[in-house]
Amino acid sequence: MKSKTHVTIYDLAKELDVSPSTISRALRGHSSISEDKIKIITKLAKKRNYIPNDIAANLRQNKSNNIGVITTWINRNFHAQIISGVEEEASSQGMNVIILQSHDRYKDEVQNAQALLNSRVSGLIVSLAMETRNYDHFLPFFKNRIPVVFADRVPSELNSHKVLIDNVKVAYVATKHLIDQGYRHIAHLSGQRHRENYRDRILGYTKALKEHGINVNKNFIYELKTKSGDEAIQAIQELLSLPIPPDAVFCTNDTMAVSIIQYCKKAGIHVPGQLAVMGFNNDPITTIIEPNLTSVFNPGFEMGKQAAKLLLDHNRLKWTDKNFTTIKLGTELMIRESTIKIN
Amino acid sequence: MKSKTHVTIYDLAKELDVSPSTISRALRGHSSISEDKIKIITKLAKKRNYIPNDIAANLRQNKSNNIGVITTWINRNFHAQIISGVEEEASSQGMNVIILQSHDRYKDEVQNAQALLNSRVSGLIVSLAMETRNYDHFLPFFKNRIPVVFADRVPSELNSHKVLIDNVKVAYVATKHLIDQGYRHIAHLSGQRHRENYRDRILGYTKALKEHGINVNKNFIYELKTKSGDEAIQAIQELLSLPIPPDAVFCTNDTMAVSIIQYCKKAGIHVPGQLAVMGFNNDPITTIIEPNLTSVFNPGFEMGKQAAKLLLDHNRLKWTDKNFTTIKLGTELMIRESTIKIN
DNA sequence: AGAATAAACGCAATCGATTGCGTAATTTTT
DNA sequence: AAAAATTACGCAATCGATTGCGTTTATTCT
Repeated sequence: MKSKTHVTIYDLAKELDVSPSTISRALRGHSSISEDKIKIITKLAKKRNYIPNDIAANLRQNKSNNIGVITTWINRNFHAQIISGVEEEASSQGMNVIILQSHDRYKDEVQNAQALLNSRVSGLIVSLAMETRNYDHFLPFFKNRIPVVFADRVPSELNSHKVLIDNVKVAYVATKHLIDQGYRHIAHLSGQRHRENYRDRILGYTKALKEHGINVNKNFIYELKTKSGDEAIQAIQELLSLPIPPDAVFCTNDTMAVSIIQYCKKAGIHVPGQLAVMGFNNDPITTIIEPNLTSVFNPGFEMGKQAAKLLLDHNRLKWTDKNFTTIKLGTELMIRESTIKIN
Repeated sequence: MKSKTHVTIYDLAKELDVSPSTISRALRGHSSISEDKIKIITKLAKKRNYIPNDIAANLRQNKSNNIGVITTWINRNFHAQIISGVEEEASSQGMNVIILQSHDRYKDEVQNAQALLNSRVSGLIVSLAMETRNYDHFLPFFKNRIPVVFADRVPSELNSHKVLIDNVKVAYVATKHLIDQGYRHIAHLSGQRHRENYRDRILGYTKALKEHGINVNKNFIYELKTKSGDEAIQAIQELLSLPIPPDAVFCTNDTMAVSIIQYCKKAGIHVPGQLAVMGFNNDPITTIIEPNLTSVFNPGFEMGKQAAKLLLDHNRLKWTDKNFTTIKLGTELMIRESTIKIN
């Protein structure tokens, strides 16, 4: 017995003595095939365990039913939320999601883009790596009319679809909250300034300070590479040993904020008594740490969903290349104990 | 100007007046092509922005360079760890990862399997949905010699590759720890028993009790559907209102354990004084909640990595269908404050 | 009834790369 | 120098589904 390969439409065609075209059309419910034949054909297809070969169909149609996602780290809560949203929207529209991680490295991001290009994804969703400063690896997508949607980590230098939050505004609101609580020496642990997100947050932060007559102390702004807890602890130690230490710190993610609170506990520094701590993203840990962490709700899941929707719309409606959309999603300041001034 | 489609090997062949075969071979560094031509061809390919079409290559070779992953929820830490591991190993071997979520629903899992079958993934990694009791949707993979590796949530009823932990043993160790600390009324919040993981953990739990002369109280075992924090709080409330309430609870994930601790704090129940709480997975939240949560380190990342490795090995080495491997990964009991008996 | 229209398919090219087999040119062997 | 062995390619089929166009048969119209 020869080990047979997969059953194809040709096999079905031969068995029913019709043409492969008819099989193909019948299985897709084409109107030019009689109800009668459709029933017979679908029945046989089931009986023979026919599995449609998407690869062949995709080749013929010059497209694929996968969309690519390049994220930084799948296992970080905020990014997992984005991916989850993308997957949900995509699969509801019959699309599969291919996920690659850049680990915040430029080199990996370029390589990922290459791989997704070769696999002919019908669209790309990207959250930029921290390192990335050059965007040429996305150009082939534009040239080949493959829509690219940037989510959260977007490039200000590139004209494309984008889904993000108003980082300037929300950083302003967050900082203002600290000021309103009476804090005057507010530090900011940010990401590297070339990444728009962090530049904007720094902007919002400085804007709030200036508006309230607080002069901006450059030594109070840290541009961190990994934004890890360890990096944050290192930073806060330096800050607290300054002649005039901060009485509040605005962290650009919750991991850093939580690490700082934990450090403070060990060091006997009272939060928020001696140091108010504000996070970002509103990870689940914000309501677990004590004191509960004030943070900014960052709608990752919705962001992923919207990005996927934008992508799929782009393809369905065959938008022109110049018709780029930017979606700004709402955020919310989640005020909790870690920033409430105690009298 | 006609809008051109992608550049193909035929275009390159025409321009250099050689055959497409030569282009194909040259670009893959085939030994039968002269160094000279290889250089010329790769140079032109770069110049013309040639993008290899993986779809065409895959069709010809009857395979794809993606592996499929069916997980329950991407945005749950443990599962995100698995996926992250899969992605890292896969992409290091030039493979892409297609991810679909079942949301713990049988129906979605079947649908996902179908989609991945059609897209001709070269392998499948699955973490079973809680609901799943029937495994026929995986049969087509076996029939078509597509390797399936189950990770963490494995089916005892099916013979296949598996990567998991020793749930019986680790549940035994965890329960024994509680007993050793002096707790005698130990409840267990588990998942549904038909899922092997949870059945095994219940087994380990009861084994430890019996071995120490503690009789097993069926009312102390909850088989929860979603294993959410809310479900856990509901359960602990019932348990604590029993005539003889538990003095310890072993939760099958950390989310439940943390919710219970938070509930206890509000209700004025001292942990571990009045109720010891043990979690599972060793999520980051274990070291954030106070008291810190005793838990079981569950090597998700490594699990994903091993699963991917197994899959790729299977394909590379062309194993027979009967040559199934089961990998059991080590775990570790992470003892923290939430279970330390106070005298 | 003859013509026009619609319904229900079949033919064959096509998508882009891969590959077994064949061949001409060049080099090595005896 | 003739034979054998390499080297360096080309030819054409192939993977499996899709689709524009053409054809046959059945139905409707006048």
